[in-house]
Amino acid sequence: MENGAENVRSQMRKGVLEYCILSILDKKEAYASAILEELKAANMIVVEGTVYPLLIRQKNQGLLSYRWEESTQGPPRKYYCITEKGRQQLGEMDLAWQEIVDTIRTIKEK
Amino acid sequence: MENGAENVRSQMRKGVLEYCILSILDKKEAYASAILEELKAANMIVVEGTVYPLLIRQKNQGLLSYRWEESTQGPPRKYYCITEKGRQQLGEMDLAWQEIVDTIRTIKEK
DNA sequence: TTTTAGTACTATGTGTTGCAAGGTATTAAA
DNA sequence: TTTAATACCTTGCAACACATAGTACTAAAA
Repeated sequence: MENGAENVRSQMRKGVLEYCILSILDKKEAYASAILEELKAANMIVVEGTVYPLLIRQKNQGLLSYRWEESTQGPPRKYYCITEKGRQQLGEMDLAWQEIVDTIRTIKEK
Repeated sequence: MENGAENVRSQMRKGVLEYCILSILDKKEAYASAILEELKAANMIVVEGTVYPLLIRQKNQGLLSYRWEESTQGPPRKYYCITEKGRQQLGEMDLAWQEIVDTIRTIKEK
């Protein structure tokens, strides 16, 4: 049971993380560790235990597909790729995100 | 198990709603129904069953206080008011929100 | 060969949040 | 007395992020 600045961020991430991942995969296919890297580079701190289940969820919803690819170092990699359905979902998320940003601005500027 | 554009919005609201309410009460004290009205006016659709527990939670965390006030029409109203601790929390949320907005922009613009 | 380290993916249980649905209490008008 | 309007509250549920732990494959060191 506790707060702190980190919990605030954790709660705000909900729903947004899924949006981030679809956006990343909309640019190019990638495997989980690379996605994690890009999220960290963009200052969105998350951990493996969060990203992997999310990818599986999105794949089960038909938003993503994947293919295996051998790696010279370590086990094979699961390259994820956005589907047509995923692109539609991403379009809705773009709208929803813009709405929320506008909402906050409206409330703040009064 | 469900999708739809509304679910997308519902998920993105998580954590943000708390931020909205603190922001509203930072401007002036208000009772729950009035807060609901302002949220709807700002295009943030929520329902009573979401707002009331949230106000109680924030009050229990010491972010809000309240006082009762008689109404000429209908039952008495519970006017909520932000506390000093609530203002500190709001400050952290301002930062967290700005960070997330920047993160999305970073991912999107690449 | 066996062990160690590094990389990649998976599974389980917990706490927080938003929501649907329904309920209680007060006041004024029909 | 009944109805409608206003205001507040409760319960049970699903989705999400996270901590923690575990599996599997590869290559280099012992």
